[in-house]
Amino acid sequence: MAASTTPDRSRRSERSRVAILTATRDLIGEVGYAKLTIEAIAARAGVGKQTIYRWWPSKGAVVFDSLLALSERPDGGGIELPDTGDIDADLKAVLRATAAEFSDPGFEAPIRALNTEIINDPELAAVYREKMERPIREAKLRRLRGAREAGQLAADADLDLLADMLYAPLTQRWLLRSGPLDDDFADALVDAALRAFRP
Amino acid sequence: MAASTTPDRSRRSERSRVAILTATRDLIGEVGYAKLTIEAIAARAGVGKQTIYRWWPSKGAVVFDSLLALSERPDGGGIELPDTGDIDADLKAVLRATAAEFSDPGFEAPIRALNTEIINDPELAAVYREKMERPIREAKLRRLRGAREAGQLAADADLDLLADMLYAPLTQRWLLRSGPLDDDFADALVDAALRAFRP
Amino acid sequence: MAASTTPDRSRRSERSRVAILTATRDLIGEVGYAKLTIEAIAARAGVGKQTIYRWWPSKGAVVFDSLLALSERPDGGGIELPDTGDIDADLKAVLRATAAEFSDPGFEAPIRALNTEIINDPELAAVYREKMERPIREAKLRRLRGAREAGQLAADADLDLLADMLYAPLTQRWLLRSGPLDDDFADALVDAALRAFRP
Amino acid sequence: MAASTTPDRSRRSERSRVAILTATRDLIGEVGYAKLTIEAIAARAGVGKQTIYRWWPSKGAVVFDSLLALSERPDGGGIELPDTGDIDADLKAVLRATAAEFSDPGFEAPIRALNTEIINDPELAAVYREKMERPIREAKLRRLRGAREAGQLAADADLDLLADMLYAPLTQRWLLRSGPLDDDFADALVDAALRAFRP
DNA sequence: TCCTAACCGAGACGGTACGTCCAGTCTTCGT
DNA sequence: ACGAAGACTGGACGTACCGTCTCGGTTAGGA
Repeated sequence: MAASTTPDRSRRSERSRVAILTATRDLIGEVGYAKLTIEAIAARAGVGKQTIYRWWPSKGAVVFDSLLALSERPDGGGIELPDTGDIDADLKAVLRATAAEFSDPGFEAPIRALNTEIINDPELAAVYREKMERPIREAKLRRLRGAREAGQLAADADLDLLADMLYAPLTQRWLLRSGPLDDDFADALVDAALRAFRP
Repeated sequence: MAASTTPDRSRRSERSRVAILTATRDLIGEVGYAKLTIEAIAARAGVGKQTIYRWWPSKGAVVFDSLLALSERPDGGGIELPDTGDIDADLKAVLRATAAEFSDPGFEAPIRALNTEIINDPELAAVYREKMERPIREAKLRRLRGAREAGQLAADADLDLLADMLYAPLTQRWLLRSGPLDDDFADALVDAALRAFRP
Repeated sequence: MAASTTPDRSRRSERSRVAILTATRDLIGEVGYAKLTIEAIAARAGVGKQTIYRWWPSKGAVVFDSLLALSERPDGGGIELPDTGDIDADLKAVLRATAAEFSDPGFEAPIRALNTEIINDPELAAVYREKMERPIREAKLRRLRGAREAGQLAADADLDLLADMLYAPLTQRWLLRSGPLDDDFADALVDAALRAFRP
Repeated sequence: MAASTTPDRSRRSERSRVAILTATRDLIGEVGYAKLTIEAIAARAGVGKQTIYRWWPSKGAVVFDSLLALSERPDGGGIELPDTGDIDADLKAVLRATAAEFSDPGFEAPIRALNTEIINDPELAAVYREKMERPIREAKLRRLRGAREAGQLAADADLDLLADMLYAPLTQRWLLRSGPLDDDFADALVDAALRAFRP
């Protein structure tokens, strides 16, 4: 998985791997990321500590993998944003949904945990961008590119920048709890961002 | 200060308080936030551990106060953004400076440490917003209000939103290391944001 | 008192002295000697810690004084053993009473505490012998001398040794809990000891 | 050993056990029992504190085991008192030797430490009696029984009581430092005790 | 089919830091 | 000015985890 190095993967016990990842996710929800310990994960998973240290280089890597497993599409299909042809409505729907997800207590703890790891561990951050952020970002860019081609955005619009201006304020507000994540905020954000890049 | 609760402040030793804050700041720079320990702070400050536990509720609170002391203006004066009359040039200068500050290795470690704390501790986050973010944000809003009054921004521009769209992408990119923090990025950001709110 | 050195006794607060001694005795009974702390004594006595440190050199000295106060005769009179003329009966009565006192839970804890101090602190041991043991020992010797003069003991009987042989086995058995402290034991002890020193 | 409880002894490191016991004995000699700390023992033994807490319930238990190790006969043979056929001379020799041992500075500190523990900890006292005192006491009783069978003591002599009357005064005097432990005292003790139990 | 090497659960190990308690000293404040 | 109150430095406490290291037991492949 993701951040793990690989000493003869063939003998690895799938049973243990899954138990560890599940225990990790459960414990983050129960005691929070700050109080998560390798020892507790091992105990909960019914696994020796060494089995964790054998396959993951750090607590952060275990946490990361446990959340990665969550976000992976079992059907192998990619992520796709809705496309009704109306970029304004589509983006508002997506941002409202994202805001709602941030408020879901089942997601909040793990995602904060993940961010804590990523902020302080550049290596993990790279894996995160590659495995978790990129698929989502590419879906966003695909949708925006479609809008640009349909003439709803300026022909020379910097779509990367547009994506940043749409999502960063939302994420920031959630991370620092600096304001409410309601529909009005999502809508205003979309309106302003599209205004900046309209044809 | 700030995050400390207050059991009869009058008897408190100013000497110890300053030594603790200084030691904390030094140690974050030397060993990083993750390896910062209360014991090391106490030893470096020449202080009993109890003196730290007496006045701060958590390691995060100490770290916070130590950084707060850094950001406080000793002259009591407020923070002010440059105002040449040209909002576009002024904002580009400020965002370029902010980007440069993020890249300064002397600032990077402490600010990442601070963010780690804030993400996971709502109480600390509230104090942070009040003591550290608010003065800066108000300075930004003052400058933007000036521009709006000068007719450089739409009369109905939502300045709060504008501020978010200017700064959040910068902060986000730095926090997650998702791209370079160069002048081009700062300039593009200002251009796009102003485009969204021009008269 | 006793083990205390004497910095200008005249100014000393009798009120505090008594409160400290009382608190000490109470606490030994409540939490045991091992868990007795100066801080607890000061708090219970409503006294600053300094007031204790000013007048006593060690915790042992406070404990000692607190118990000394217990054993002192307020009327100033000396201790006297019963004298019915029958040395055998008198000694048996005294040893039975001593054994009973050792079994009294109200006495047991403090006396064990006292012994613990004395065993490890020669200075305290000297004060103990002088202030607490001597009066009792002299009473014993007086009674034995009477018996010797009455011809109930050998004329050349070593009364010090006799006293030791009477009391040491009792004390020892109590201290190490090596056997029951019943009347039979007391009686057998007296019988044997008197046998060794009869005329 | 002795005072230790037993969580799966099989995995226990003999190396650490011995190092801890040795360090304890050394430190009692160097800094005294009162200033003996678990932390110092661990450091001296090159051992984690947890390894001590894992196998011993209290500081007293460690001290106890460390002294028990001292007193154990590696050859597995029992202790035997000298038997020249002359009970008077034999006892005097043994009591003189005991007195000398009490005066040996190398023994004094540990044995006082041991007594301090035993006085205040009934559980430890029981183990002490079983493991350390009983073998010695039985050797004494064997020798006395021999003397009784040889007609040197009364046929109905209470040998337990005799043993107490021989040793308790000696131990008492040493513990409380209430008098010199010289040969004269030993001899007088034997003379008086035997007088009480002669045929 | 058996051998053997890697994996496994378990948990002891040497350590580091925790947060608490108390010792003994020093400082402040109210009476 | 004295003494209660209590903050101070210092250091040990007993606990929690770290990451490493055996220990037997199990399991999967190659001989």
